[in-house]
Amino acid sequence: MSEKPARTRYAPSPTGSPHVGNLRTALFSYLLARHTGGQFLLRVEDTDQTRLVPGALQDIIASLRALGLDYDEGPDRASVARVDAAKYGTVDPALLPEEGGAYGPYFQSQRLDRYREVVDTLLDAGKAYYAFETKEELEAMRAAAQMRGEPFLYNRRYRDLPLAEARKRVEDGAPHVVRLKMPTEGPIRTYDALRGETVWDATTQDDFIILKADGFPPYHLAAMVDDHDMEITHVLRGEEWLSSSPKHFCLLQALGWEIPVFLHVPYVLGADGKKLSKRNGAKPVVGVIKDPKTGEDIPGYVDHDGVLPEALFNHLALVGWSPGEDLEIMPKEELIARFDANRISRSPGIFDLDKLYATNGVYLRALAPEDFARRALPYLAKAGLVPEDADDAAVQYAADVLALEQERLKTLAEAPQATEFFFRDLPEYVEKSANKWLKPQGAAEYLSDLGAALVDASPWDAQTIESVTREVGARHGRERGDITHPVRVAVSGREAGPSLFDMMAVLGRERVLARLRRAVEIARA
RNA sequence: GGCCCGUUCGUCUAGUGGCCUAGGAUGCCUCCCUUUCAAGGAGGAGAUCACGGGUUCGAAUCCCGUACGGGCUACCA
Repeated sequence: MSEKPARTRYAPSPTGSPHVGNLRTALFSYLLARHTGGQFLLRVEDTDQTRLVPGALQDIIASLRALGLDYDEGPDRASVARVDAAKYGTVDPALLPEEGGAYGPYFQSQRLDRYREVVDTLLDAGKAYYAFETKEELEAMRAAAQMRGEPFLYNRRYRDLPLAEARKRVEDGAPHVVRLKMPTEGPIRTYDALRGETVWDATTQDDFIILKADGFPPYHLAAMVDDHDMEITHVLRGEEWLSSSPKHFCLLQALGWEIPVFLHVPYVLGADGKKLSKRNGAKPVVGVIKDPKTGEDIPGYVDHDGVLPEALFNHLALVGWSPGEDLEIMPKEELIARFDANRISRSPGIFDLDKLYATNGVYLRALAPEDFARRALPYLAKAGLVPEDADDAAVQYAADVLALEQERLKTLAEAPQATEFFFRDLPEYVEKSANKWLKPQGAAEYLSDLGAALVDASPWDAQTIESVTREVGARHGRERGDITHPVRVAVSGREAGPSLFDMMAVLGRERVLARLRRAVEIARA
């Protein structure tokens, strides 16, 4: 790929929330634009007004924001305001730029005049024609062909009808569409940046519709016009568009326009190797959560099991692309610096959650403790462990707790489960653990003595707690694990967790003493 | 059915004719570290490079075919 500034775009239709597959295409486009110092645009392909899903637009914009794929040009407050909120839903204005860019509007539904203009030029030049079959008639023709076991191609009935005559019928109110005159024979050559040239036989191609009966253009026309008008240099899109390439190349040629670089990105599949769906991990990546404390947006929060956006970004970039070296952990800036669209894979990849979580663990551990706490806190709040209106002391306590778990978590979503016992009055004792460490002879006495010794241990820090505990343990003839394990279970209810003495230090004297008392009860029961 | 695209460890991938007895990561297993769990460190198992033919002194890499998977074949994108 040339290193000239590339203008790329992500052009979803607002028919649902984007999933990681869509966003990976957006991410590659973004990376290419940033790598070359070009621009990344967002364009909304809303030419099929019947399939609009309210809220999808908000999800698209929020997802891009969450992942850190900021667009240089795209929907702004004014253009979103013009859109019918009943059909599109509303968009949080905070997510929208004031000024969308010089090539707008970035909603196809707001560019209808331009499409008509282009279609008219094609009509005038004799490169397109009006056709008067209705949808029903076409369906009947298709069904008939299928009955005969023949592939269906439109019969081009109106291709040679004189334009003046056709215009007259149109003026008389005849329902109509406009079709492009495709070559009827010979090879059609298309190019894909990853696959090179593909040669198609013109006889397999249809005179496809470039203007629907409702006056809206279909994708084939709208996308090509917009990509041209918006000076898009590299069209990265899903592999499903590969077989429409002949349409696009012929249209562009009929218009005499420069053909951008087309690059068809392979699919991202679910863990089961099937197309992504809600069942196999294609959760929408909708982001931006409110900080329960300040009420501010925490930008970049990604609702994907508590995966950090920077980790998702990193992981997604490596599904279908690699820098060619044994490098895996690369933050955004490095990804931008190293990205090379030519190295995008041609074969589909599976979105592997295990690997995502591993990457996430690396990012989690690399976070400054305060930052980690800030990002994890909303999860504790959501689980009801920290009140929404927590005071400073409670927030500080939660932060201290989280600091102990930082290197153990793979996702933020695990935080409530991992830290729950810190926030309850008493932990839930895991029966198996209690049986193993609290029930045996001598445990009750040991824990009770330890409680007594801890009453005025001072200062209350990990070091002091450790020496007191070891001393009491030694007095009871215990060593190593026999000293720590009963205490661990007594204090947390379970056998696994953070370093024992740090944990006790954070819990505080009152909680520790109460839990030791409870453990003694259990031991004696 | 027709046309098109794809196929390297379970998974993500490196590999563009000899450096490949195929490298890294993840997951799994073992050991070390250690108060537990993680993390970290050291190892291990795991890919006859979909299959079959060619081309070549030499192929995962080039060519052909087959199989399998996928896409398109809409007045959806």
